[in-house]
Amino acid sequence: MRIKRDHRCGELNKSQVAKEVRVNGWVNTRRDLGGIFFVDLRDRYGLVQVRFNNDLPSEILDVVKHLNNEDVIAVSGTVVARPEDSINKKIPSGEIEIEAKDFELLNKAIPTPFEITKRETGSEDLRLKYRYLDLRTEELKKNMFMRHKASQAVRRYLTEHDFMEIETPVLMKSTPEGARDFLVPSRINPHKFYALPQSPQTYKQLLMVAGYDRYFQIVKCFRDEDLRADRQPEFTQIDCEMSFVDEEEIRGIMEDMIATVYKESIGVDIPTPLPVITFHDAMERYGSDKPDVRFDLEIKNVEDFAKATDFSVFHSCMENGGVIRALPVPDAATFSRKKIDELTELGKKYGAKGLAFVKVQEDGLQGGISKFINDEAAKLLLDKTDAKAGDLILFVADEWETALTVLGALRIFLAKEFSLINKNEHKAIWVVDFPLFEKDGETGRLVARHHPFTSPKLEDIDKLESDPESVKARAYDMALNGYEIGGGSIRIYQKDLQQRMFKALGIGEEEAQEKFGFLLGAFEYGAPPHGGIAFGLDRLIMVLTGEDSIRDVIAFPKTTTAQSPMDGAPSGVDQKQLDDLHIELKAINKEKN
RNA sequence: GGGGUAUUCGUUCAAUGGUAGGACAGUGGAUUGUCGAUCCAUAGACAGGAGUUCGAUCCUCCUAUACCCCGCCA
Repeated sequence: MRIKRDHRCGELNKSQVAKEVRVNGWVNTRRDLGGIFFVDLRDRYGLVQVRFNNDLPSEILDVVKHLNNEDVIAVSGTVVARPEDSINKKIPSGEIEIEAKDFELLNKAIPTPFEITKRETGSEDLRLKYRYLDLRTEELKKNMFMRHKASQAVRRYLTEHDFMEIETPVLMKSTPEGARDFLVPSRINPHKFYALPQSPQTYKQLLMVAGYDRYFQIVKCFRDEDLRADRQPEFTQIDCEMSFVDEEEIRGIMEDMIATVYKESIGVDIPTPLPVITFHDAMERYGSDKPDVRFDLEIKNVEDFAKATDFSVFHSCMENGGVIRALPVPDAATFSRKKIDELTELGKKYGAKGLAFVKVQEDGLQGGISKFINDEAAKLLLDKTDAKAGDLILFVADEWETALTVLGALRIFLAKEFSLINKNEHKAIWVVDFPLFEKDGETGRLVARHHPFTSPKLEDIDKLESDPESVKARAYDMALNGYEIGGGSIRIYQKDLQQRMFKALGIGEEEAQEKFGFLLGAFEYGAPPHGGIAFGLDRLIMVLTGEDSIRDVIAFPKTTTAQSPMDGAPSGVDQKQLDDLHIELKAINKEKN
């Protein structure tokens, strides 16, 4: 290239008027007025208008006249102030333009499959196939830059607080607890596999044993599970671990880190300390273990009312150990039957058997289950829910977690429906006192709600064998705008307690030794009390930038079918590669019906 | 594993049981202050398969792909 840039397009302004500059970039748009030709030239830093006059040599004009969007060009010329009435206030360089003196076409571009300058064109599928073009857009450039700034803020904050960044292996031992592992066959060790880490959990604990008392890593993790708008098979965590700490200290440091990230990337203040809510209260009030606390719309316990009604569904539910909860919805008594059916359908997706409702009118309760409600019950209901005329009250009768989850989902849905969420508001909250265990839906076995290294609350340790389901964990999650963006715990650091934990999970001594012997062994050599946390960086950036999809903050994401339309991953491999790995492929059993 | 939605020029949106239309992008031309320039001209599409029908882009079924959700995500 003959004309090498000495300035960046987006950084030119009035102070450079009369200066000779050379710029390189992409043709964003062009406007041919016959005797005068404009190009909006784009680079990473922004746009600048270049003016080509028709007194330029014809060999230059001939090429300029046929420029296309996304051609890569080099221009040398003079920065000139624009005429007063031609100032473009939409771009930072709008007060000036470059009067071209010399020009070089660096590379032609064929017509793009969608228009870079128009976000509304092109399906996401298509944009993913041409991700390198999508990344040229203002929106993705902004997101990538936010991500960079947030990562830098994290590194700087943690470094200032004496955390050491240490890399842990990506090829590790498979320990199939919870999420499915991605497996990597070993060529040198036939029939053996590595797993990609779901998290560097065991390594960071071993680093604590090694005495590196404050560790962090911004690290890729992998989980072979189904995808979602906020879930990718490979994702980045801000992984931290500390020794000689308790929950309060970890939460204090980490909430300040998140506040710092917010301040440095989008300039928003997150007041700390963050509110803390127990898992039980979060469920009871918001129907979620990651509550969005930017709006009220709280769930109420209405069992006294339910007992006073003649509604048999309520009575039989409670007799079978179920609960009755209500969600009063202000000003929703005007909802049509169709609308309420829609809410019922939503509830059913979350496991509700049905959705009961009443409408509060000036002259009493109407519609839905109102005919089962006597005056006494009605009073109990209105007292409990603070409902007033014009409100709608929704009821779910079910098992505790189901009833609340359903109402929590309805709460979110209705908040969006009534535009109760201010997109510019950001609210974070700690959720604590999680149960240590939960029942696996399929097998009925106890599994760790967080992970098997989480310490039980000290006062609950005695119940580990006798009443495990009542044991609470020394765990904490951070919820931000209704997303779980981080979670951690104080870990078990004593061998015997860890062994009791494995036993409670139904992991036999031999199996525990085989899978986690290295960790148990390490605990015998002076393991300090320790705990930590991991934040989902992608999700954090998604919430920070206000995007609805995690794909919009990842440079090269996968589709929900875990594929990359751009490079075609995953793909088949040569027989030779399989032979090296001692792998034989089984036929795919495509069952029908 | 299950449910939902979608699939029409390169892109985006429309219409239609009988000849598929506009906008942007493309191509050619006009145009000296535009800035998502404008004007004129031009080329360009019914995801695949089966069925119903005299005739299907439209109706039915299947397949594929994408997205959203449930399950799953220690």
